[in-house]
Amino acid sequence: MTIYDSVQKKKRDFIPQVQGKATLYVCGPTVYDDAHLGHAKSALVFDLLARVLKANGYDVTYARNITDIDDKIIKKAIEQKKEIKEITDFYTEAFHREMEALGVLRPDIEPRATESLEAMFTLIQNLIDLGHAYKTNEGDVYFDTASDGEYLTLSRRVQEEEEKQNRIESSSLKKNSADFALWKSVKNDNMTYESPFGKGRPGWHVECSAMIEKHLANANNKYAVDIHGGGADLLFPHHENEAAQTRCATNHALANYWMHNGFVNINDQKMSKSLGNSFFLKDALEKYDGEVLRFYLLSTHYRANFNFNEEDLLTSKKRLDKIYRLKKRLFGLTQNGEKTSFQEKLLEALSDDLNVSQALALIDMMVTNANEILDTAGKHKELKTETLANLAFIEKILGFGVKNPFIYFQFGINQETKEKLAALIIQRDEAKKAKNFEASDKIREEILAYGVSLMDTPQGTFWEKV
RNA sequence: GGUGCCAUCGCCAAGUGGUAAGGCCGCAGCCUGCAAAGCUGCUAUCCCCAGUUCAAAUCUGGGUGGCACCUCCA
Repeated sequence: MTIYDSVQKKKRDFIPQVQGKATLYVCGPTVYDDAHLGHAKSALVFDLLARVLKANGYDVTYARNITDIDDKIIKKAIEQKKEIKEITDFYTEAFHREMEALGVLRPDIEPRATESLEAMFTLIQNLIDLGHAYKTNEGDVYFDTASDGEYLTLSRRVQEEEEKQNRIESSSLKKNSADFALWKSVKNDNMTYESPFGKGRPGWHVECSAMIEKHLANANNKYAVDIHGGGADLLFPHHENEAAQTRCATNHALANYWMHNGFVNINDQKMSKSLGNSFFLKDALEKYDGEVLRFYLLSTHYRANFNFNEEDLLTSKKRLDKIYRLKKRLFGLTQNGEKTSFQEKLLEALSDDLNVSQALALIDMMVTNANEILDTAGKHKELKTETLANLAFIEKILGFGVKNPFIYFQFGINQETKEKLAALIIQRDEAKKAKNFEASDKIREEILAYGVSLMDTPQGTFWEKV
């Protein structure tokens, strides 16, 4: 398969360091607030990547961290007069719940900063011993960017420009304005951790490097992991700094392939906390089926910026609906895991740097073709088993169509309404039988007011939430 | 100011040298009591200019217009 490497800026064939195995590390959320659509996009992209790697036969080890040490968490804990753990547990659970609703599979490893402190100490100590980090007389430990000859090669920035930008706010205690904290000394504050460098907190960048060493890296390999991923904004400074730490503290580079997903905008506007237009996942999930969000957020190539808007989302829903309607037509039949050329082509498309658009085009054509044949008279035994196997493959690799198709079309309809609909449908059937079409159409109008449309089929009348 | 990305039908969106995928919307039809669903058919020469080439949406140069990062951020 091929992967676009955002550092080399080209598509590269994916060749893992250890044949048949793939290691993947993705920067996960800082659990101090609800996850927004951007978190969802990133999680979905790398969930898909892990699935595609597996489908290509790789034994995948996927790690996504949870940052549970952070100034914003502490700030919130103080504001709400709560324990840090209470805050981080709450948002971690919410994150897991929301990811599940999106059909995002749990990574193999989910390291937390609080559980990785020893690994951070080791890494920081190595950097100090090797002359790549220094302690200030205030007790902070900084990474010495000047000691790393390859600093800024990842994001290809120009040192002087960075300095120009940083000069104003640079601390006099830092040797170089670009130097970043590995350990922040904290005094008069009980929310600190003991370390060989004194009481304080780790810097943000150090946790990823440390976790990767602890959970994924093999000392003999050239790279700590095969693939490192995250949002486009993380390339600089976060990933630049991670890469610098790892290359200076260990004898290997951090990652062979770097992948960065594009940003999610809301109605052409950047989503940001300061603009107050963050679209929280929990709110979106109340309005839309998680799988519709999954389909929509994955429908555009992962590297492109994504402009979230309701109109496009509903277009995506219609596309997903078609998969589910085909599932309805074949409901109750079991699949036998048959391999088809459709599946080969689908995997091929996704293996080309996650070309989801191509994959969706293939799916649409497969669905149309299956419907067309099912529309014509015949027993279609072969087509049915083949189609069922294809749908199962789509479920597995893309996570589309995983629900019971009848339940899928009931999203947002409560039990009371369901009973009411059932009663109205019986009334309408009676009117239809009596050829009282005026009455039956009136009932249909009434049902439509619930946002529900009816479908008369030889098997009876079915309803769907529009 | 520095670094980088992008510009394809009304809308969303693939395609990165060989003559424009797919979806939504729209129109016409089949099916239907009528619908819905499903199916069939129809709809673009790729922001502008110049160049390279037998051949360019795809490469090069120059415009124009969007956008991102450079500060915590997926």
